[in-house]
Amino acid sequence: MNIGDVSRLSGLPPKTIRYYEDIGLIKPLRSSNGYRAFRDKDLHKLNFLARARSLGFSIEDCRTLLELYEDQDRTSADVKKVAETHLERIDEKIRELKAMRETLNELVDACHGDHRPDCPILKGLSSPTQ
Amino acid sequence: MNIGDVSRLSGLPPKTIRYYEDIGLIKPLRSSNGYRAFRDKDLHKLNFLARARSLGFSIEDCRTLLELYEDQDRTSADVKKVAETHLERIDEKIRELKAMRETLNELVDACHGDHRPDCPILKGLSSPTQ
DNA sequence: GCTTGACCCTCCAGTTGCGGGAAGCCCCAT
DNA sequence: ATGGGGCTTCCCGCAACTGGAGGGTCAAGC
Repeated sequence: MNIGDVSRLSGLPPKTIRYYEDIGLIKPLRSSNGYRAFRDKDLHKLNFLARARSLGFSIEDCRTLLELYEDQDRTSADVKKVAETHLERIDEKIRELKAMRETLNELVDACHGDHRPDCPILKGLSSPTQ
Repeated sequence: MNIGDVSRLSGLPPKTIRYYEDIGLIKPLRSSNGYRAFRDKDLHKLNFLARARSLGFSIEDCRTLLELYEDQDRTSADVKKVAETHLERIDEKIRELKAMRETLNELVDACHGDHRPDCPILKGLSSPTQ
Protein backbone atom coordinates (compact mmCIF):
# COMPACT_ATOMS: atom_id res chain seq x y z
CA MET A 1 0.00 0.00 0.00
CA ASN A 2 1.18 3.49 -0.83
CA ILE A 3 0.64 6.48 1.41
CA GLY A 4 -2.47 7.53 -0.53
CA ASP A 5 -4.08 4.17 0.15
CA VAL A 6 -3.51 4.21 3.90
CA SER A 7 -4.48 7.85 3.95
CA ARG A 8 -7.89 7.00 2.47
CA LEU A 9 -8.27 3.96 4.71
CA SER A 10 -7.27 5.67 7.95
CA GLY A 11 -8.66 9.09 7.24
CA LEU A 12 -5.31 10.67 8.13
CA PRO A 13 -3.73 13.16 5.69
CA PRO A 14 -0.51 11.97 4.00
CA LYS A 15 1.36 14.81 5.71
CA THR A 16 0.30 13.53 9.10
CA ILE A 17 1.33 10.00 8.23
CA ARG A 18 4.78 11.18 7.15
CA TYR A 19 5.02 13.14 10.36
CA TYR A 20 4.14 10.06 12.40
CA GLU A 21 6.96 8.24 10.67
CA ASP A 22 9.33 11.15 11.34
CA ILE A 23 8.69 10.97 15.05
CA GLY A 24 8.94 7.20 15.08
CA LEU A 25 5.33 6.17 15.69
CA ILE A 26 5.25 3.97 12.59
CA LYS A 27 8.02 2.38 10.57
CA PRO A 28 6.74 1.53 7.08
CA LEU A 29 9.06 -0.23 4.68
CA ARG A 30 10.31 1.32 1.46
CA SER A 31 9.80 0.15 -2.10
CA SER A 32 12.70 0.25 -4.55
CA ASN A 33 11.37 3.51 -5.96
CA GLY A 34 11.62 5.16 -2.56
CA TYR A 35 7.88 5.12 -1.90
CA ARG A 36 6.73 4.13 1.57
CA ALA A 37 5.34 0.59 1.57
CA PHE A 38 2.72 0.15 4.28
CA ARG A 39 1.83 -3.26 5.66
CA ASP A 40 -1.46 -4.16 7.36
CA LYS A 41 0.32 -3.73 10.65
CA ASP A 42 1.14 -0.12 9.77
CA LEU A 43 -2.44 0.53 8.76
CA HIS A 44 -3.68 -0.91 12.06
CA LYS A 45 -1.35 1.41 13.92
CA LEU A 46 -2.55 4.40 11.91
CA ASN A 47 -6.15 3.54 12.67
CA PHE A 48 -5.23 3.19 16.32
CA LEU A 49 -3.51 6.57 16.24
CA ALA A 50 -6.41 8.23 14.46
CA ARG A 51 -8.82 7.01 17.14
CA ALA A 52 -6.57 7.85 20.06
CA ARG A 53 -5.94 11.34 18.66
CA SER A 54 -9.66 11.86 18.13
CA LEU A 55 -10.12 11.15 21.83
CA GLY A 56 -7.66 13.94 22.54
CA PHE A 57 -4.66 11.86 23.61
CA SER A 58 -1.38 13.70 23.09
CA ILE A 59 1.19 12.27 20.71
CA GLU A 60 3.27 11.16 23.67
CA ASP A 61 0.25 9.43 25.18
CA CYS A 62 -0.30 7.77 21.82
CA ARG A 63 3.28 6.59 21.81
CA THR A 64 2.77 5.03 25.23
CA LEU A 65 -0.54 3.49 24.24
CA LEU A 66 0.93 2.05 21.05
CA GLU A 67 3.74 0.49 23.06
CA LEU A 68 1.24 -1.04 25.45
CA TYR A 69 -0.86 -2.13 22.48
CA GLU A 70 2.10 -4.04 21.08
CA ASP A 71 3.33 -5.38 24.38
CA GLN A 72 1.75 -8.76 25.05
CA ASP A 73 2.89 -8.57 28.68
CA ARG A 74 1.22 -5.25 29.47
CA THR A 75 -1.22 -4.99 32.31
CA SER A 76 -4.61 -3.40 31.80
CA ALA A 77 -3.87 -1.33 34.90
CA ASP A 78 -1.11 0.49 33.01
CA VAL A 79 -3.44 1.31 30.16
CA LYS A 80 -6.20 2.40 32.49
CA LYS A 81 -3.86 4.76 34.29
CA VAL A 82 -2.97 6.59 31.08
CA ALA A 83 -6.64 6.86 30.16
CA GLU A 84 -7.69 8.07 33.59
CA THR A 85 -5.02 10.73 33.66
CA HIS A 86 -6.21 11.94 30.30
CA LEU A 87 -9.80 11.86 31.46
CA GLU A 88 -8.88 14.18 34.31
CA ARG A 89 -7.17 16.58 31.93
CA ILE A 90 -10.33 16.65 29.85
CA ASP A 91 -12.47 17.31 32.91
CA GLU A 92 -10.16 20.12 33.93
CA LYS A 93 -10.38 21.64 30.48
CA ILE A 94 -14.16 21.41 30.53
CA ARG A 95 -14.24 23.15 33.91
CA GLU A 96 -12.03 25.96 32.59
CA LEU A 97 -14.13 26.42 29.49
CA LYS A 98 -17.34 26.44 31.49
CA ALA A 99 -15.96 29.12 33.78
CA MET A 100 -15.03 31.20 30.72
CA ARG A 101 -18.41 30.57 29.22
CA GLU A 102 -20.11 31.68 32.41
CA THR A 103 -18.29 35.01 32.65
CA LEU A 104 -18.47 35.70 28.95
CA ASN A 105 -22.15 34.92 28.83
CA GLU A 106 -22.88 37.40 31.61
CA LEU A 107 -21.07 40.10 29.68
CA VAL A 108 -22.83 39.26 26.43
CA ASP A 109 -26.20 39.23 28.14
CA ALA A 110 -25.56 42.61 29.68
CA CYS A 111 -24.68 44.14 26.32
CA HIS A 112 -27.61 45.56 24.40
CA GLY A 113 -25.70 45.33 21.13
CA ASP A 114 -27.00 48.41 19.39
CA HIS A 115 -25.49 51.38 17.58
CA ARG A 116 -24.35 53.14 20.76
CA PRO A 117 -20.73 52.94 21.95
CA ASP A 118 -21.61 52.16 25.57
CA CYS A 119 -20.69 48.52 26.15
CA PRO A 120 -20.64 46.37 29.30
CA ILE A 121 -18.34 43.86 27.60
CA LEU A 122 -15.57 46.42 27.16
CA LYS A 123 -16.29 47.74 30.64
CA GLY A 124 -15.95 44.26 32.06
CA LEU A 125 -12.66 43.71 30.28
CA SER A 126 -11.24 47.03 31.39
CA SER A 127 -12.07 46.70 35.07
CA PRO A 128 -11.13 43.89 37.45
CA THR A 129 -13.25 40.78 37.42
CA GLN A 130 -14.52 41.07 40.95
CA MET B 1 7.12 52.35 34.90
CA ASN B 2 9.57 49.68 33.84
CA ILE B 3 8.55 46.31 32.50
CA GLY B 4 8.93 44.66 35.91
CA ASP B 5 6.45 47.10 37.40
CA VAL B 6 3.72 46.56 34.81
CA SER B 7 4.43 42.85 34.95
CA ARG B 8 3.65 42.79 38.68
CA LEU B 9 0.65 45.06 38.25
CA SER B 10 -0.89 43.19 35.32
CA GLY B 11 0.19 39.70 36.26
CA LEU B 12 1.64 39.18 32.78
CA PRO B 13 5.22 37.87 32.48
CA PRO B 14 7.75 40.33 31.01
CA LYS B 15 8.21 37.97 28.06
CA THR B 16 4.54 38.20 27.24
CA ILE B 17 4.58 41.98 27.49
CA ARG B 18 7.54 42.21 25.10
CA TYR B 19 5.73 39.85 22.77
CA TYR B 20 2.63 42.05 22.85
CA GLU B 21 4.80 44.99 21.87
CA ASP B 22 6.40 42.93 19.08
CA ILE B 23 3.05 42.19 17.52
CA GLY B 24 1.88 45.75 17.94
CA LEU B 25 -0.73 45.40 20.68
CA ILE B 26 0.97 48.00 22.87
CA LYS B 27 3.41 50.77 22.06
CA PRO B 28 5.28 51.79 25.20
CA LEU B 29 7.74 54.69 24.99
CA ARG B 30 11.47 54.28 25.55
CA SER B 31 13.64 55.90 28.19
CA SER B 32 17.03 57.31 27.25
CA ASN B 33 18.67 54.13 28.56
CA GLY B 34 16.66 51.99 26.14
CA TYR B 35 14.27 50.65 28.77
CA ARG B 36 10.60 50.47 27.89
CA ALA B 37 8.68 53.28 29.62
CA PHE B 38 5.08 52.29 30.27
CA ARG B 39 2.36 54.88 30.77
CA ASP B 40 -0.91 54.31 32.61
CA LYS B 41 -2.52 53.86 29.24
CA ASP B 42 -0.17 50.96 28.47
CA LEU B 43 -0.91 49.37 31.82
CA HIS B 44 -4.66 49.66 31.19
CA LYS B 45 -4.21 47.93 27.87
CA LEU B 46 -2.17 45.16 29.46
CA ASN B 47 -4.85 44.62 32.08
CA PHE B 48 -7.44 44.55 29.33
CA LEU B 49 -5.38 42.01 27.42
CA ALA B 50 -4.82 39.85 30.48
CA ARG B 51 -8.57 39.67 31.11
CA ALA B 52 -9.51 39.09 27.49
CA ARG B 53 -6.91 36.33 27.20
CA SER B 54 -8.15 34.73 30.41
CA LEU B 55 -11.58 34.54 28.79
CA GLY B 56 -9.99 32.64 25.94
CA PHE B 57 -10.05 35.33 23.27
CA SER B 58 -7.40 34.80 20.61
CA ILE B 59 -4.70 37.41 20.13
CA GLU B 60 -6.43 38.57 16.97
CA ASP B 61 -9.72 38.90 18.82
CA CYS B 62 -7.85 40.89 21.46
CA ARG B 63 -6.47 43.16 18.77
CA THR B 64 -9.99 43.79 17.49
CA LEU B 65 -11.36 44.31 20.99
CA LEU B 66 -8.57 46.75 21.87
CA GLU B 67 -9.31 48.72 18.72
CA LEU B 68 -12.98 48.87 19.63
CA TYR B 69 -12.02 49.77 23.20
CA GLU B 70 -10.07 52.76 21.93
CA ASP B 71 -12.57 53.78 19.28
CA GLN B 72 -15.03 56.27 20.73
CA ASP B 73 -17.30 55.78 17.72
CA ARG B 74 -17.63 52.01 18.06
CA THR B 75 -21.02 50.42 18.37
CA SER B 76 -21.75 47.93 21.13
CA ALA B 77 -23.16 45.66 18.42
CA ASP B 78 -19.67 45.26 16.97
CA VAL B 79 -18.26 44.27 20.33
CA LYS B 80 -21.11 41.92 21.04
CA LYS B 81 -20.60 40.18 17.73
CA VAL B 82 -16.98 39.38 18.54
CA ALA B 83 -17.96 38.09 21.97
CA GLU B 84 -20.83 35.99 20.65
CA THR B 85 -18.66 34.39 18.00
CA HIS B 86 -16.14 33.51 20.67
CA LEU B 87 -18.88 32.18 22.92
CA GLU B 88 -19.93 29.81 20.15
CA ARG B 89 -16.38 28.60 19.71
CA ILE B 90 -16.25 27.88 23.43
CA ASP B 91 -19.54 26.01 23.30
CA GLU B 92 -18.30 24.01 20.36
CA LYS B 93 -15.12 23.15 22.24
CA ILE B 94 -17.11 22.09 25.29
CA ARG B 95 -19.29 19.85 23.12
CA GLU B 96 -16.22 18.23 21.60
CA LEU B 97 -14.62 17.64 24.97
CA LYS B 98 -17.82 16.20 26.40
CA ALA B 99 -18.08 13.78 23.50
CA MET B 100 -14.49 12.70 24.11
CA ARG B 101 -15.15 12.42 27.80
CA GLU B 102 -18.19 10.26 27.14
CA THR B 103 -16.40 7.76 24.92
CA LEU B 104 -13.27 7.70 27.04
CA ASN B 105 -15.26 7.20 30.21
CA GLU B 106 -17.04 4.18 28.74
CA LEU B 107 -13.71 2.63 27.88
CA VAL B 108 -12.23 3.36 31.29
CA ASP B 109 -15.30 1.96 33.03
CA ALA B 110 -15.11 -1.21 30.99
CA CYS B 111 -11.46 -1.77 31.92
CA HIS B 112 -10.91 -3.76 35.09
CA GLY B 113 -7.40 -2.34 35.46
CA ASP B 114 -5.63 -5.32 36.91
CA HIS B 115 -2.45 -7.25 36.15
CA ARG B 116 -3.87 -9.03 33.10
CA PRO B 117 -3.13 -7.82 29.57
CA ASP B 118 -6.72 -8.01 28.35
CA CYS B 119 -7.92 -4.42 27.99
CA PRO B 120 -11.13 -2.95 26.56
CA ILE B 121 -9.46 0.43 26.17
CA LEU B 122 -6.89 -0.90 23.71
CA LYS B 123 -9.60 -2.98 22.06
CA GLY B 124 -11.73 0.13 21.66
CA LEU B 125 -8.83 2.04 20.13
CA SER B 126 -7.95 -0.74 17.71
CA SER B 127 -11.43 -1.34 16.34
CA PRO B 128 -13.80 1.17 14.77
CA THR B 129 -15.84 3.32 17.08
CA GLN B 130 -19.25 2.05 16.09
C1' DG C 1 8.03 7.14 -27.80
C1' DC C 2 6.21 11.08 -25.69
C1' DT C 3 3.26 13.65 -22.96
C1' DT C 4 0.03 14.36 -19.31
C1' DG C 5 -1.60 14.02 -14.82
C1' DA C 6 -1.72 11.83 -10.61
C1' DC C 7 1.15 10.17 -7.42
C1' DC C 8 5.21 10.17 -4.53
C1' DC C 9 9.62 12.11 -2.40
C1' DT C 10 12.43 15.59 0.73
C1' DC C 11 13.12 19.85 2.81
C1' DC C 12 11.90 24.30 4.61
C1' DA C 13 8.84 27.65 6.57
C1' DG C 14 4.75 28.94 9.07
C1' DT C 15 1.09 28.35 12.49
C1' DT C 16 -0.30 30.07 18.19
C1' DG C 17 1.38 32.28 22.12
C1' DC C 18 4.57 32.45 24.25
C1' DG C 19 9.10 30.39 27.42
C1' DG C 20 14.18 29.47 27.99
C1' DG C 21 18.49 30.95 27.72
C1' DA C 22 22.68 33.43 25.95
C1' DA C 23 25.25 37.63 25.65
C1' DG C 24 25.54 41.99 26.96
C1' DC C 25 24.11 46.91 29.05
C1' DC C 26 22.45 49.67 33.16
C1' DC C 27 21.79 51.06 37.83
C1' DC C 28 22.29 51.09 42.72
C1' DA C 29 24.29 49.69 47.13
C1' DT C 30 28.22 48.43 49.60
C1' DA D 1 35.00 48.50 42.14
C1' DT D 2 32.21 44.82 42.60
C1' DG D 3 28.15 42.40 43.08
C1' DG D 4 23.34 41.58 42.17
C1' DG D 5 19.48 42.82 40.23
C1' DG D 6 16.99 44.49 36.18
C1' DC D 7 16.81 45.55 31.46
C1' DT D 8 17.93 44.81 26.34
C1' DT D 9 18.04 41.93 21.85
C1' DC D 10 18.24 37.63 19.49
C1' DC D 11 17.41 33.03 18.47
C1' DC D 12 15.71 28.41 19.44
C1' DG D 13 12.00 25.39 20.94
C1' DC D 14 7.33 23.64 22.06
C1' DA D 15 2.66 20.63 19.70
C1' DA D 16 1.04 18.76 15.92
C1' DC D 17 0.77 19.45 12.11
C1' DT D 18 -0.06 22.28 7.15
C1' DG D 19 1.48 24.50 2.92
C1' DG D 20 4.49 24.94 -0.69
C1' DA D 21 8.70 24.47 -3.59
C1' DG D 22 11.26 21.58 -6.44
C1' DG D 23 11.75 17.31 -8.24
C1' DG D 24 11.32 11.94 -9.25
C1' DT D 25 7.82 7.98 -10.69
C1' DC D 26 4.20 5.58 -12.85
C1' DA D 27 0.37 4.34 -15.85
C1' DA D 28 -2.58 5.67 -19.58
C1' DG D 29 -3.50 7.60 -23.92
C1' DC D 30 -1.98 9.31 -28.48
